[in-house]
Amino acid sequence: MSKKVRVRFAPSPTGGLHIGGVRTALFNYLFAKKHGGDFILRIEDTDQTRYVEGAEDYIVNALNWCGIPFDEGVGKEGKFGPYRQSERKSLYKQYADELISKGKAYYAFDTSESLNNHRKEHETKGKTFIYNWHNRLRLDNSLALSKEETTAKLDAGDAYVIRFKTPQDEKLALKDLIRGNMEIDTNILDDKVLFKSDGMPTYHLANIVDDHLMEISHVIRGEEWLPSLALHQQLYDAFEWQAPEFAHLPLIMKPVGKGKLSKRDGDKLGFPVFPLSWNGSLGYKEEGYFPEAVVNFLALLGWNPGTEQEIFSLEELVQSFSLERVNKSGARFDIEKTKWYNQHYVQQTSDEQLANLFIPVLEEKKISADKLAATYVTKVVSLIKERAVFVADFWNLSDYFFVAPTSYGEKAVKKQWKEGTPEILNQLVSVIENISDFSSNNTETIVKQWITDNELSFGKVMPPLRLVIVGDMKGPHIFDIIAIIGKEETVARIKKAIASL
RNA sequence: GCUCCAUUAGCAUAGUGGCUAGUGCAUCCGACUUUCUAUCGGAAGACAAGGGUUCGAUUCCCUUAUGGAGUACCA
Repeated sequence: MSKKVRVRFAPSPTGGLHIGGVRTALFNYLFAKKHGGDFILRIEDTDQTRYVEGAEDYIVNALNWCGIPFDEGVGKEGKFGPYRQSERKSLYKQYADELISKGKAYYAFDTSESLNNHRKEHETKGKTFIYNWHNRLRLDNSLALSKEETTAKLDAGDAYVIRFKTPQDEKLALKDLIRGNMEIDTNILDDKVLFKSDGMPTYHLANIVDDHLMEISHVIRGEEWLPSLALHQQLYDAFEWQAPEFAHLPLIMKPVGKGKLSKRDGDKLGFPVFPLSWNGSLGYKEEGYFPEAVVNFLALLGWNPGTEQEIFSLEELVQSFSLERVNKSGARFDIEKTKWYNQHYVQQTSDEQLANLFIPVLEEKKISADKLAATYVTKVVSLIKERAVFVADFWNLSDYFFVAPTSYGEKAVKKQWKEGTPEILNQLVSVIENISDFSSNNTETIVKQWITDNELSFGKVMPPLRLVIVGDMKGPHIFDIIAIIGKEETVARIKKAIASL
């Protein structure tokens, strides 16, 4: 109870962090902050063959972009460092030795080839090869060998691993904060390798040792670790350490089909799986998502507040979060919902801020300087943002505010451009030229008055007007548009259309 | 195969031993804007199956089915 909450996110630097990992980090972060605790980043790079250059920086950058920075970890050394397992290498051997001297672990000299053969053999018989109590005495290890034989092998420099000696006929009571209590029979467990022949610990050993040394209070990780919980619990018991609390998060599933979300799904289905771009796959950032939206949708993937609230700021998430409300079953990823979240955040962002994000896009399009003024862009944004999901949508929704249409929608022309249209628009031009107060409301009143006075139908005037101003049948209220582009430009566009259509 | 976990509409989920099972996304229909991919309003749509326990079960128990994870000197 009195123990300080310390949680860790412990990814392996084998590639870009995908959103499943980001969500695990997020839940750890939320839990830590909710309880005034620390959020630690530890790099689990015990498998040197899978190390990928740049992955570690990527993880740090991704966390920062999401706004969930760690308190302690690589580059932010606290008193529990180093935070990279490869730099802690010298630490682990003594713990493996301790287990051996306690009789909780043993040396094994079996080669991977012989083990693979055993597995294959069992498979052809429809069985599973398990290295444990029922066959360990028939295999090549210090339990089957005499003390002398074992030391001889060790002294000769034979390659060995250290395996955990899983006890026989015991029932393990396991506790998970999300799933409740479980019971496991040790007879079905195998003697997992704790220490590899390359001198590195496996995940299991390093994980337990580090969590203990770093005084981790709660282990919050993905469900793929649930089957390992039995081993981990036994390891804590074997060391006579107090185990942290465990919580296993449900997996994030593919949007369609079976199985958990993988890095490949993004490319295949056309949505980002990475927070930032990685190896040619665009990330949420590059696709134009706001980090707030990403955090928000990720939080609701496998967790819910128990109310109908769906929009949460990070602070609100910290307030509302609890492990008890995390779901037990997998959460299917829904890209439409993530877009919905982003659309929401676009609407919440002020017109000024959005204009600032939009101006660089316009500059790239070589828009003339007078239309790049913040006040002008802000006005445009206020009209069109309603239907935008991303800032990147702004250009398509608003190009006609910046450049006159160079072509007109084919279908729209066919439907709206009738024989009498040029004549009507010519008259409209003279009406417009006489308006002095070119505000949206005033222009609208005058034009509508003119239509009724001349017994013209709205359908013969309004749609063609929209067509010549916008270039297609789209956009916000037409009088709002012409008020912004101005009288001169409005007249010019009408004339241009009459001449060219 | 074995072990563990799960199962409310197309998807994500809320909720309850007993009143019309709530919400969001998607869908369909209407309204508005004499444009729309927007907005507003409305509609349709679910407790996996079978067996118990119970006066009564979507809710508790068992079985089956389906889905998921793990089963490496990977994490």
